[in-house]
Amino acid sequence: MPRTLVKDALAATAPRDSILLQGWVRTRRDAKAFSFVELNDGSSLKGMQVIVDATLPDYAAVARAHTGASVEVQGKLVASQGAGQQWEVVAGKFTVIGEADATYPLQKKGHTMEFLRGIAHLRPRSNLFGAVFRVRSRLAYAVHQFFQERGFVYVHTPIITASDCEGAGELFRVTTLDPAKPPRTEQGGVDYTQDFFAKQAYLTVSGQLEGETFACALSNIYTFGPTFRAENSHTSRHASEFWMIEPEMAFCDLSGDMALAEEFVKHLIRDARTHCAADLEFFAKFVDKDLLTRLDFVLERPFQRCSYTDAIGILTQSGRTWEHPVAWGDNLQSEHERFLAEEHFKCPVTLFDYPRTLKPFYMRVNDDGRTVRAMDLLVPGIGEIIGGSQREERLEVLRENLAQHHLSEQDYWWYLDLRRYGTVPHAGFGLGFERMLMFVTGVPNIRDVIPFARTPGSADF
RNA sequence: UGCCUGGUAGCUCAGUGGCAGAGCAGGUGACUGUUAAUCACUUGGUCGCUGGUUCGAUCCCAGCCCGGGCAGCCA
Repeated sequence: MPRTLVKDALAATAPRDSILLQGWVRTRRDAKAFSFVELNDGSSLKGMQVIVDATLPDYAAVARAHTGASVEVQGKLVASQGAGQQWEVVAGKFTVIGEADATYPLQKKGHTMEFLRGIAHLRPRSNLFGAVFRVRSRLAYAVHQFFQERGFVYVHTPIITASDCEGAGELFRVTTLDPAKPPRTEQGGVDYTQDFFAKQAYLTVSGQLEGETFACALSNIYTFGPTFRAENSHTSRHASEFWMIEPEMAFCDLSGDMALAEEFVKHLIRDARTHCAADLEFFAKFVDKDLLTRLDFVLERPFQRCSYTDAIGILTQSGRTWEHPVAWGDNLQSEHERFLAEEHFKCPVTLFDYPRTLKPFYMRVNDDGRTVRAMDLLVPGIGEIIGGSQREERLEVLRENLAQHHLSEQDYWWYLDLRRYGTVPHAGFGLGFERMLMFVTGVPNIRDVIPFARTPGSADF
């Protein structure tokens, strides 16, 4: 008999004389003449109630079916006599596949997120994490769906990169040299010409530059893959390894970029609302009471757009006293971004046209000469979820920018070639997949929306 | 990296310079349908580690280890 997933059994429209379910025991309630076993196989938040009658030859096995045990049930799917569920399974055969004794750490109630992080190998069996990772899977699918439906080409940009100059953040080194006694140059430094790639190599912090080369050939592309930052960040929204989505569009300016970002974020929210309804309701009940109203509010309203310069004006005229002073030319601090998204606009807001000095060399310089076509999408509760820009497509301006950032043209010869041969205006952005998941689920810590979090000092499992 | 905070039973936590506590989980029994079932009884402890003060330290002090939060950096 083929296995039926709990999700499908729960969606049945008629009773069935025989059904096979396999999964893990969530809880058991014993009465005198029978036991209720709640079986969950991860296919849905809700489990299937199984009734095992004490007269069954297999009934002795029920005593070994503690929370966490894996079991197999053959029986009948019938309308439930009880109130809490439409269907239940009356067992004809009940087998314990693998026992779980009293040391099984997951219980029916009262675990902290910190404790569950310590058992990352078991936490997907909990209601909350089962829901998080079903949503994660669904949204990954929705990412591809969104771009594929719009004719974007999925590009696999490299994970190992030899250019230490991608601009963003600290890099993890990739080497096969013996750290105890690396080969030395005559000057005494490490001789990386003898390393695996014959030069210094790192894990990527962004696929953008490589993505641009493909956009300047296939027009609209996107990447979706792991990204690595060696920053010593201890916050609820930073991880050393995370997944990023980076679309890049040829013949596109910043306003087209901002429009795509908004459409994309809304698509992901709408998809989760439609396809993960039960899981989102669970988050709304146990994680964030306002989750569904906030998601719906975001879907219904256009995102606000505000230039950096106007944002500075709003902040200085807010009457607030800021811990960090507000001044044109300085980075906006967390408290400023939070004020804009959570109190002033009270909805996602895209800030654009940042001071040139704050941003990387590849962003397109505006006619005023002092701002660049950059944009950040801020959402309430999380802050920056997207960062993007229109790229500098003019060769001479780009070379000037490289010089200003003290970067060598030799290192970027292929990037400059894009501007030498058939250059086009183009733009793109990066969306932090885990930050999007935090927003959609209401889960407040990035470590709880990634299966096995890597953060400074922690790479277990 | 800076500041703040925590570590007591398998889990969630209370507690005190003088015999270590509760709820849940586990065990035993009761219950004709439960829904985090309920009721009775019950097992379970290196109070993070090391050192110090003290007649006596889980409690006070110092160092260390581990976790968490905020800030910076960013997605």
